[in-house]
Amino acid sequence: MYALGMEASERVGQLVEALRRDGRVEVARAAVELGAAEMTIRRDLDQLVERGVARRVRGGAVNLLMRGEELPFAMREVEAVEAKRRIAQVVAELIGDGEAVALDSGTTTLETARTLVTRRVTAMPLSLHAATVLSAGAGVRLMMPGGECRPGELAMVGPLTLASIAALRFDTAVLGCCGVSPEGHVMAHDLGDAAVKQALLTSARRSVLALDGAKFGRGALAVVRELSTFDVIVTDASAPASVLAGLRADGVDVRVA
Amino acid sequence: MYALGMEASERVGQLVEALRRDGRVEVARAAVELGAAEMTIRRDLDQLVERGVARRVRGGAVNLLMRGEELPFAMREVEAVEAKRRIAQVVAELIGDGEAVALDSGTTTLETARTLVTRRVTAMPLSLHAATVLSAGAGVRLMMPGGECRPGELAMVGPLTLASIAALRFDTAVLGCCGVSPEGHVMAHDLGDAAVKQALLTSARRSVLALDGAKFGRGALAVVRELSTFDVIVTDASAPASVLAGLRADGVDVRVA
DNA sequence: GCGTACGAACACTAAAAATGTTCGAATCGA
DNA sequence: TCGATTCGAACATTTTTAGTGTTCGTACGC
Repeated sequence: MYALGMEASERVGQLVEALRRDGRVEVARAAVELGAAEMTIRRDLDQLVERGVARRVRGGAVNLLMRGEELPFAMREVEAVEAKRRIAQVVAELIGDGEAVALDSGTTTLETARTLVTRRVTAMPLSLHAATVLSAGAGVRLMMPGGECRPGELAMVGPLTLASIAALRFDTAVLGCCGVSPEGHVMAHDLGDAAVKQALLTSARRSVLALDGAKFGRGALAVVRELSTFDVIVTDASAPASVLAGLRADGVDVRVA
Repeated sequence: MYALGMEASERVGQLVEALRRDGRVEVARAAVELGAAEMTIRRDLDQLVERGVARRVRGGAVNLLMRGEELPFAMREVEAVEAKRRIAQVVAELIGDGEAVALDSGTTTLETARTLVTRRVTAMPLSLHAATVLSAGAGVRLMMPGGECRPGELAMVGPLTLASIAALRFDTAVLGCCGVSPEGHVMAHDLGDAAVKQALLTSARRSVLALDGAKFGRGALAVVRELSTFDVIVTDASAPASVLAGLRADGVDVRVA
């Protein structure tokens, strides 16, 4: 009598949601509500602890993330996969054969890497995740920027990264971002990340921003650049129409995947 | 009636051996001799084609590698795994906690990365394979050199790589090599690779060379440096004793794993 | 044109991952 | 200290996945 339990990642997602909503979850309660054994819930919570999302307490776990703080990469990677894939598809279609592309770190751009891997391009990914994906591509000429590799996200940052980017010129830079401020600024997690994004924009002939609709109005620490200065913006149908209309009026090529 | 077929990698290895010996293999014959279905042999050959080792012809496949040419990375990766693991273990024991280590590309050094991943070190791998392994280490501070990423080996080469290395100083550089000439020169596949190895040696306080015994007397194109100038050399019991004795006389710390 | 090799599609097996269960030890609160 | 509860190791079970074998229609080379 094994119930058709929901998939593992979905269950973990529910636990994260409950953590953010209530600040804590109880093992016994969660086991009943999610239709899983208590042992399974404990193992799920172990994962969250390992990823720094929660701290274990007797009977359950409590939230560790600050309000508004971003989820670790491994958790974001399984969220809204379908939307990201559609966006990535549109972005990939913007890239011509043989182009030199710089690929920012993040989950949407990682999905773009998965699309580009079958293509013939020169690619420089800003994260090890994307690099691993692209390294399997027979037609991909792979370049890596130097620098420090941040845990989890596996994004390259630091002076070496900036120097590597400055030494090259790309046809297209595909950026992701963690949010767009209400004032229309593209935002990054921190200054190091913002510096890398700015360097990418400086070294690329054309700039493409890939972001799902949920990013609009979500603030963050560091300003990268004004949204309206991008050449192309690819998003999905959940993006606020008024913002998109404004961008189009500014001459931005806005595409809804 | 499923025979306890030999392991897949072993079967592919036999096919490669036959290819190098006879220049070609036949599907029907190989299926009988290796005790596998023809379809399985075909699938194996597909792999070899994908890796550039063979070309498919009707009824079988023919060799594509030149005499003496090195096997692709994915093939070497499964050869002499035990010896490599032992060597890697000894190399890892040479590394102190918190040290900054540069890790050359290659299969032996990749095994070293697998050993180091549980340690607390700063590591800069010269190949994406090792980078992927090390990125899983909670205690590993990971740096990447910039540069072009060669297919297969996924080794970083080029001016950006040299510049990245030159910007840093390591406590230890762990090098691999593709052969040691009869005159006692450590050799590399090509000039680009040799340049990277030389840069590593320049930027490191201590140099460690990891090589299995089969490398001795095997020539290659590009000279890296004299064998006797390394601080530590880690090899296995199949290395020629006379060479090792000579190195010890020169003051090299020779370890046999 | 004939026989052979090919490869897609499906069946089967084995190995691995995920989940559930049991039970003794550890922890908490009274 | 005692009782109740939670924990997690060890094992059982299930599901998934990767690998292999088989069949059969198609295409290819001689």
